[in-house]
Amino acid sequence: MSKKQNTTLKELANHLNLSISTVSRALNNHPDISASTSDKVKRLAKKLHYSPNLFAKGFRSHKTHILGVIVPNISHYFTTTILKGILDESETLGYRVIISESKNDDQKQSEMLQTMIQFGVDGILMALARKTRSIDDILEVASRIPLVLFDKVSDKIPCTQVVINEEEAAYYAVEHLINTGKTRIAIIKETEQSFNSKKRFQGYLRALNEHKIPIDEKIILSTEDISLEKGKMLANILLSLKKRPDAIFAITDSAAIGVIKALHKFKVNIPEEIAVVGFSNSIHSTIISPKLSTVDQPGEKIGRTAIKYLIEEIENPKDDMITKTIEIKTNLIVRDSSFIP
Amino acid sequence: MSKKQNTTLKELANHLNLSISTVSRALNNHPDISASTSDKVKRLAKKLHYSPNLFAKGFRSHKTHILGVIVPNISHYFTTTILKGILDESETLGYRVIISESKNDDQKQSEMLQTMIQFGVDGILMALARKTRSIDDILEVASRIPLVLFDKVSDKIPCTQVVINEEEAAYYAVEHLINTGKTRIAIIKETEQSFNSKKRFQGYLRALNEHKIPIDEKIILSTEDISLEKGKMLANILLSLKKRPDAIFAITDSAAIGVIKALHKFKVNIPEEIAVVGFSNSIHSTIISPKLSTVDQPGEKIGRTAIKYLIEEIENPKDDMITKTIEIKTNLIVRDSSFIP
DNA sequence: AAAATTTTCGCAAACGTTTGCGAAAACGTT
DNA sequence: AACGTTTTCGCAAACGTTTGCGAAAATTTT
Repeated sequence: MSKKQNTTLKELANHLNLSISTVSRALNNHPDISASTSDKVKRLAKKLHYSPNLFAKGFRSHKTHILGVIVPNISHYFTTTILKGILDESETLGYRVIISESKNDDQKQSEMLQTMIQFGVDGILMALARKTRSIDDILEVASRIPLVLFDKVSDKIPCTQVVINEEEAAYYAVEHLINTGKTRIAIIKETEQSFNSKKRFQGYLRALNEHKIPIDEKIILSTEDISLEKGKMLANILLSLKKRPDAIFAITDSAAIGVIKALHKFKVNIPEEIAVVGFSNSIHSTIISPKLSTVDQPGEKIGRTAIKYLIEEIENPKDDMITKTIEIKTNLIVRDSSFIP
Repeated sequence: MSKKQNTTLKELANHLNLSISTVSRALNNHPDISASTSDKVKRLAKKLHYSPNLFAKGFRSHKTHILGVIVPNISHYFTTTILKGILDESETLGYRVIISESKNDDQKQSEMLQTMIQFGVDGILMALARKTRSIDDILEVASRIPLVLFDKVSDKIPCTQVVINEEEAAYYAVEHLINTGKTRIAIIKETEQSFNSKKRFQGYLRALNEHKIPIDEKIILSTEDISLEKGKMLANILLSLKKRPDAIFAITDSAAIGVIKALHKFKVNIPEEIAVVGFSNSIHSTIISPKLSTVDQPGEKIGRTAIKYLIEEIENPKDDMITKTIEIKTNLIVRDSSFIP
């Protein structure tokens, strides 16, 4: 029961009394080969279950048809929806994907880039680790093979970047709250100036400005390492204010859920007294009650378009590295936590 | 800004006036090479950032150091924890991982196995698609390269299989309910006789038997395609019974959450009137209130051990394919949905 | 029917690495 | 100093594929 050997071009050639090169060309539809021999070859190939040794192929052509993907945390639901898109699209386009998890570790991320290069991937798709210091390594990689960033991006890296329209999404979320009659809208964001947090905050500010609602620093709260627990904490702070907000926009679903849990504890009516809106449309958002209003990020689409741009770059290499930003549209999903009939 | 070429053995050899073979042996610590030249080579290699072309290596040695992983759905939290373990462990052991999603599609699964073989993976790790008809394809693969199954397994396939102690876990879950004084314990399971569902049901039966609790078919409910919605539906059925159960054991967290939602709607006190226990310790289990008691499956550990067994088989190939089942211990996590102080 | 052209195919090199075998260099033994 | 050992290294083949170039075969043209 030892492993069977795969059929090779040589075997096919021997069976048909042809040369290896002829067989190869026949299978690749080279015009030099007559239809009759081409047919014969293909028939035998099928019969013998010939499948080309992709390693030999990649070895020779310097193309492996393998892509590298690096994400900070594979367990985030949003990440998995992106991965779904990536896997599906790359498969139909004839590529395979190697996935790694940086765990938001700058150092690890660099190592992974290195070993991916070693493995000869044709291109790399990446969401940056939270604190990425060594842009140098990444630039080095980008100078060798095509690189596309998604979700967690940086304008310091000249390459194509696929993101959602963060600012606009936040704008619509806040505007929605305003439309339901809320006028004192708090925000919970990250202190650390991540791309995402910054953009969403901008959207928040613009919505308030455009609707002539004064901005109150007291209800603009920040935390590093945003999470459910932090959401709870900050909600408690908001509840202890003399002038409580009548709505809370949390930059993250988990924080929003923390907020809801805190409000529950203090018997605050949602959404009548305080409405809540999150961001991400995580799976939790329909588990919690009231169901959470949130911004849906079409993960699969993000993954798909990111892969498309990457493969486009691989197959039509351009010499100039240029920053190109593609924005994917989001959808505000209004549920019970902010809906007043 | 065109791509830089990688350093090769040949370049090193030229720089040092040595032959390629000597350089190769020096880097691989071959005893034939003197310490002095070995040193020189290694120093230059480091200086020139030499890294072996893994494709050439794999091409020659028929070892790619790439493993294939197939899962039904990459978005399930439990799956991602397994993947975490797989990625981490394989990385430290010097392997890379290609992941594919079968979407519980029998057909797709076969195709994926095929292309993975084509890509020359050294071994395959797989959780079976829900309905897997064509065992033949899988056996074919198993005859070519090492195969290890995890989570969704089948005793029809002779290979090593890594699972949790399903039966025992269910037993302890039900016993826990009995210990809190419950005597009329319903179960929600799958009609389709999946390995997991079957085992968990066996544990349920054994717990009741060993505690001399009569078994009542009326509160043994099944559904195919178990889900949150189905959990709700079946809970409604249980509530309409003349003699309601005083506890519900759902074979799946999502179903358990459905149950809780249904109980909420009918203002049933949890756990006083009806206790609920789930299975999986999904992320939802602490979001729902009351927090769900459930069986924690150590996903990372499952992934780690599965990878270890696979690599062991790759590096020490045995000719006989034999079914070996490794059971990973689970933990019952008691939370508010079943805890009566 | 010979020449010119086109079609069809084979030879051989190349991709980067490992490895069996043989040869040169260094060493030790008489 | 001549020989036998051991140490150290290079030659060349091999892995499976693609491809430029040249040659043979088939076809068309004169």
